[in-house]
Amino acid sequence: MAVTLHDICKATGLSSATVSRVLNNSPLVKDSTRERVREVMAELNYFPLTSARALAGKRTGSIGIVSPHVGSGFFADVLVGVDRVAAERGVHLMISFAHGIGDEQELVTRFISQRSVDAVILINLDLPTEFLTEIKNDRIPLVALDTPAVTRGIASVSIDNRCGARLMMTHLLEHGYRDIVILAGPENSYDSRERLEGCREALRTAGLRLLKKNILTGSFMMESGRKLTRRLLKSRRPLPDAIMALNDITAFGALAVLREAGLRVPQDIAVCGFDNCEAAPLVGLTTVAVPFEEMGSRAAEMALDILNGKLKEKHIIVAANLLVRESCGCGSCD
Amino acid sequence: MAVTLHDICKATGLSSATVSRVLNNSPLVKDSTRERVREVMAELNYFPLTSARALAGKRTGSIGIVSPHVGSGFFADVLVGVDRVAAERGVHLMISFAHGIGDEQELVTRFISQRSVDAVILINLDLPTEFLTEIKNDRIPLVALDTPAVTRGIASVSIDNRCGARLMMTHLLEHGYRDIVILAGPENSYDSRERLEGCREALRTAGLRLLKKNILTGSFMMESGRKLTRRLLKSRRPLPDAIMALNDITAFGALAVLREAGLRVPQDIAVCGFDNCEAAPLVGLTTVAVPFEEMGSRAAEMALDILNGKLKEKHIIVAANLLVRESCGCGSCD
DNA sequence: CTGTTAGCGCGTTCAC
DNA sequence: GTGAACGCGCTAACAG
Repeated sequence: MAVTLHDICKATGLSSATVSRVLNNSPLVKDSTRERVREVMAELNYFPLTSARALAGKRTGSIGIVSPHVGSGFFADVLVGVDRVAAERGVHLMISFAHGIGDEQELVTRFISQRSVDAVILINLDLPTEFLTEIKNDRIPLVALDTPAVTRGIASVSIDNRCGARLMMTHLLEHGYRDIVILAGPENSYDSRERLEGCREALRTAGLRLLKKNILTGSFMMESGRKLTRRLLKSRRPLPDAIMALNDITAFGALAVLREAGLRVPQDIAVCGFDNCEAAPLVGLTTVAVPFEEMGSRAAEMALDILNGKLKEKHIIVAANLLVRESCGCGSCD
Repeated sequence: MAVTLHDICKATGLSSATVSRVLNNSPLVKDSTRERVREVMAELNYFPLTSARALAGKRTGSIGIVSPHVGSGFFADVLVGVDRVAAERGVHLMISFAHGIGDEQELVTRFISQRSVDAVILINLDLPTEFLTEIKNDRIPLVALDTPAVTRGIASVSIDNRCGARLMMTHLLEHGYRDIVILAGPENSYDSRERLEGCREALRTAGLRLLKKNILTGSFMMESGRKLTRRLLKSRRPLPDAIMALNDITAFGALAVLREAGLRVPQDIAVCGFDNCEAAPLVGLTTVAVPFEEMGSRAAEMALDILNGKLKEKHIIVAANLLVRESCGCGSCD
C-alpha cells in the first residue's frame, strides 16, 4: 500500500544503501544521484516509516515531556518554547501528564525503557534522587525544568526564584509597607521555599525580620488563596499593608476575597504575585515575570545537544524580573 | 544492553510467539505460563521496544494532535481531556503546533505518511476540503475538534456555537439592553461566524435586527479587543448598553480599555464573552461555558474507537451554556 | 496451548 | 560512489 524505500530503489535502479544515504544526508552520494533520488521520492510521495527508522537507526526522532499538571498557563507557555525548538530541529513531541504520585516515575520509566523518545524533559517534577540516578544510567538525556536542585546530576533549567522574590519584596518595602503577609505554597514546593528565602533576604537587607506569623502556608491553588485570605480577614489582627502571594494563582484567590469583602486594591491593601501568568495583566497584578517560553526552548536545546554529544550537562538559571502593574500601589501613585 | 523479548525466551525456555502473546494479552496462553513469563519480565525489568512493536504490529500506540496555536487556555483544557482518555487506554500523545499557514497541512501529512501515529486529532484547523478527502484515503482515523463543518466526511467534535450565542444575547436582551455592540473574530473563523449567527437568531426572535454597524470585526486576540473598544469609545456614537465579545480574550481587551477610560462595568456598560477560559472567573466575566476538556476526551475516544473498528464516524456537538457572573449586570441587580 | 518461520522497512557494516 | 547482506526487536500466520 504505502510506498517504501524499496520502491524508490526499483524506480531509480539504485540500492537501498544509497537511497538510505540520501535520506540521511550523507555526503557520500554523487550530487546528480542525490537529486534524482529526491525527485523520485517526491513523485512517488515517499515518506520513511518512523518506526522502521527508529528500530534500525536507534533514534526515535522525538523527545518526551513529563509534567504533573496542565491547565495552569505555565505549562502551555513552556510548551510553546519546547515546540519551537523541536520544530526547528525536526523532532516530534510526546507528552505525558502525571495523574498522581508514583505515576510520574512510571511515565518517565516507560518513556525511557520503551525507548519511545530520545530525550526527556521533566517539568516541575520532584522525583527522588535515587530514582534519578538510577535512570541516568540508561544514558538518555534528561533535562529537569523548574525542578528542585536536588536533581543535581542531571541538566536543569530553573528560575532565579530568590532574586525574583527579593525584587518583589524590596519593591513593597519601598512603597513603605511594613506589615506584609506572605501567602506561600506547600512546604514541599521547591519554588515556594526559594521564593520565601528571597523574601527573607530582602527583609534582612532592610534590617527587618521575616516573622512566622506573616507566613501563611497554602497549596498554590486559587481556592487556597481564597481560604488564607478569608482567614486573614477574620483574624483579629489589623489589616496588613500588603499581601505577597508566592504565585499568581494564589494572588487571584486573594483578590477575589478582598473584592468580596469590599476592600479596594491597592488603596486599602496591596497585592502582588509571582509568575506573570496569562491572566495577570487582566487584573493589573504586579508580579514577577518568569520567561517560561524561554525555559522551554532552552530545555529542548539542551536535551537535543546532549543527545548529539555537543554538550555534557548544564545548569541554566533564567532571570525573574519585577513587573510592576497597579496592584502594588504604583498605579495610584500618579 | 537492553533486555529484549529474546532474553525472556531464554530465561523461560519458551518461544518468542508465546512471550509475545502474553505481551499482547492473548487468551491463548495457559495461566501458569503467563504468570511465569510476567514474573521473569518483571525480574529482568523488561520493556518491549516501541519502535519494534510499531514496525511489526502496525500500531504505534500513540495518537497525534495538530493544533494551530497554544497558550490560550483553550488548548490546555482540551489537552487535559485527550490525555485522560489516552492514559486510560495506554496510548501516547504526540503534539505538533502549526506555526503558519501551510505548515498545518505539512504536519498532518507527516504524521500520517510517516505513520508516526495511529490517529490524528485536528484542533481548530480550517483545512481545505480537497486536502481532507485526500488524506482520508490513507484510512487513518481523523477527528476534527472545533473545526468548520466543511470538514464533513471526517468525524468531528464541535461546539453548539449558535445556541451558546443565542443564550448569551437573549440574556442581554432580558437585561433590557438594546444597543449591543458585538466584537467578532476574523471573518474566516468558523466559530465567529456561527456565534454571530446565534446572535442574529436571538435578535430576530426578539423582533430585532442585527445591524451591520453593531458588528466590529477583530481577530479574537486581546489587543484586537482593546483596539475595537478604543475605536468604539472614540466614535461619536453614544455608549452602547453592552458589549458582547465573541470570545473571552477579546472581552478582556475590552474590559481593560473600559477600565482605563474610567468606565465601570457593568454599571456604565455591560460586557460579556464566550469560552469561559481560565481567567474569566477572575474578572467576573459573564460568558458562555464551553466544555473543552470534555471535547478533548470525546475526540480521543472517537479516534481510538474508529481505530479499533468499533465506530464508523460520528459528529458530536457539545452544549455551550450560559454562565452568568457580574459583568453583564446581574451582580449589581441584587 | 505452544513453537517455527517469515518478514515489517530501514540503517549499516563491509566489499567492490 | 555504490551495492549486497545482515540485523534491529517484535508480530503473525501457520503448523502441530
